[in-house]
Parts: sequence; structure tokens; C-alpha cells
Amino acid sequence: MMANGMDTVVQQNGGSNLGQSSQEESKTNLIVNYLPQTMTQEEIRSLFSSIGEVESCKLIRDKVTGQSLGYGFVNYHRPEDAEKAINTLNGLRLQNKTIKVSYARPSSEAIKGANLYVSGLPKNMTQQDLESLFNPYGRIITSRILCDNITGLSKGVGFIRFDQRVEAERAIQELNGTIPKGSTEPITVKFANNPSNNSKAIPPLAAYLTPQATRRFGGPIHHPTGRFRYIPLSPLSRYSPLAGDLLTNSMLPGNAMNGSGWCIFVYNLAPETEENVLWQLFGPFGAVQSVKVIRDLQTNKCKGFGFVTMTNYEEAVVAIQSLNGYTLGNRVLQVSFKTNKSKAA
DNA sequence: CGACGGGACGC
DNA sequence: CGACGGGACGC
Repeated sequence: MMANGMDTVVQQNGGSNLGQSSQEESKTNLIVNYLPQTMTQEEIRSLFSSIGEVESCKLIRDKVTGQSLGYGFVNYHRPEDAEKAINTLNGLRLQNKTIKVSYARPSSEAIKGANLYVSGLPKNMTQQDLESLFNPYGRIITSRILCDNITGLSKGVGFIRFDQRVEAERAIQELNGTIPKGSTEPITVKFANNPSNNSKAIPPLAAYLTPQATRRFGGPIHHPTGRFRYIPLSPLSRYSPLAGDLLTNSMLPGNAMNGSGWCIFVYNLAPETEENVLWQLFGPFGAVQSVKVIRDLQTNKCKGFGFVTMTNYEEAVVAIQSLNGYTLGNRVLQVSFKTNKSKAA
């Protein structure tokens, strides 16, 4: 059952997923929001499979462009795995996103179009204040106040997503044009635009057509820093730099690199280490395809090391340089590209 | 000091 | 003044 509800990270997502209302219908089915744009369905499956056996996994994509819509569904066989996924993966940082993992509601027409746009909010109103204001009208799924990117101050604009559209309608009727306690200006409450009709922020068509834009599908150009020099090296790939300190000639394709990614060796992990630790460590640096904690077959304890496969060389290099020497608990990690030690080649 | 998996295409 | 997130219900 729901553990506590209070021990889950209380962050951006205000609305409690583990609310009082019973989740009888969906104890195994999860919705995952705020996924990185480049994350594939298989990478999502890999991430959630580290918790338990996944029955099905679906990344929602735009019907015409094929672009990820940034959310998906993961259904487990066992309810306890779904609960553990919420407890350990909700709030995980992956690339430039913080994912949200919560129970999926049964799909229905009644829950669609329940998102409200609120403007005219007093600048000192917090997310909690906003929720308190809308709470009387229904079950809040998410809330958010927009802040200026530079100053971090509230823009006086926010969103409230209710569970049911009728709840949103009632909130409009009751709150639109009213003046919040302690404020002097009336607020505007109306249905939010549909993100799919995005009339804004359309990337210039040229961006799709330039020959240089050969990066993988919609990749969010997320250049590391530029303090690294990348020198093309023949047989490996065009991304391969010289970086003699990281990639030596003894590292042949098939070791650090296999056709679809770069394998990283992580040493000095604690015996109790689980896969989600590796996701937490490497996820922020870029696309992670898979992680593996190596365990002793008898004790089932981690043997002190594991592997992480990342898609892009540049991101792998930054991850290695950032995490090598990083202190995790009371252990100093050693992180490098995988070599082919062990049982003689 | 210690240290680099594992399952597995395809006849 | 207006302002539309971090693509939230199976695209």
C-alpha cells in the first residue's frame, strides 16, 4: 500500500499521487512525466526494469513528427515494484529534466482538459499558497508557478491541473476575477492552451534542414562545455577525440565502445548498491542506455563495481571526468571507460 | 593493496 | 498590459 505519502520528495509536483483516494484500479501502472527529449522507449524500459519485471512500456510520441511527447507509461507485473519505482525513481534527474513517476489514472475523457492557466498572482505567492487556493475545488494533480529564468522571481503566472475537468470548470467559475487574500489585484483563471497546438517556439524550419544538423533526432544540443578538444580518429567514430588519457589505443571497439554506446566501468561501489544509484550518478550527464551492478552470485551483494553504457561519447567523457574521484558515502569512486581485463581475451 | 559482466543473435 | 510549464493519460 501507500507507504506514507510524506516521505516522497515534496517538490515541484505538489499534488500527492498517493492521495487518500484508493488506487485500486492501477496498482501496477505508472505514468512517467518530464522525460528527456531524446530518451527512447527502450531506455525507459531499461531504467524501470532495474526495479522489477516490466509488463509493458510505452513512450508517447507525436503521431506525425514522431517526437517524444515527454511522457510514457510503465506497467509492472507486481504492485510492489510499481510502488518501489515511485519511491526510488520519482525525482530522478536525467539530463536536463527531473522525471516524475506516479500512478497512472485510468484513462478517461473526464480527466482530459483539466489544466488551468492562472495569471495575476501576487509575486510572493508560493506553490503551496496556490494549491491552497485551488484545493477546495478538486484533487490537484500538478501545480506550478513560473519564475523568471534569471532572477528566479515569480512571474505571477501558474498552472493547476485538476483530476477532473468538471473540477477545473468549477474553479474557473469560483476563482476567476477574484482577489486572493492579501492581494490587491484580481486573478485570471482559464483553461490552459493545449501544448500540442504550440504556436510558439517553433524552431526555424532551417534547423531541420541544415546539413550540419546530423545529430540524432531532436537532440537537445547540450554541448558539454567546450573545454575539451575533439580530434577525429579514424576507426572508432567521428566523435572520437584524442583524449589519450581516457581512451588509449588498447581500447578497441567492442570494449569501451560497442556499436550503440560507450561502456563505463565504475569501481568501489558499496555492497548494497542498487541500479538506481548508477542512474542517479550518470543520468544527469546525458543519455544512459543501461546500467548494471555486478553482484556475487551467492551473497547477491555488489562485488564493488558496475557498468554504465552511455550513448554519446562527449557526455560519457564529462561523466567520467566528473565522477572519477567522486565520494559516494565514504567511498571514492573510480570511473573510466571499460577495458577488457578479466578472463583473458 | 584490491578492480572490468553477461547473455547471446543468425542457418 | 499580457503572460502558456517540464509536451500529464495510451498520438
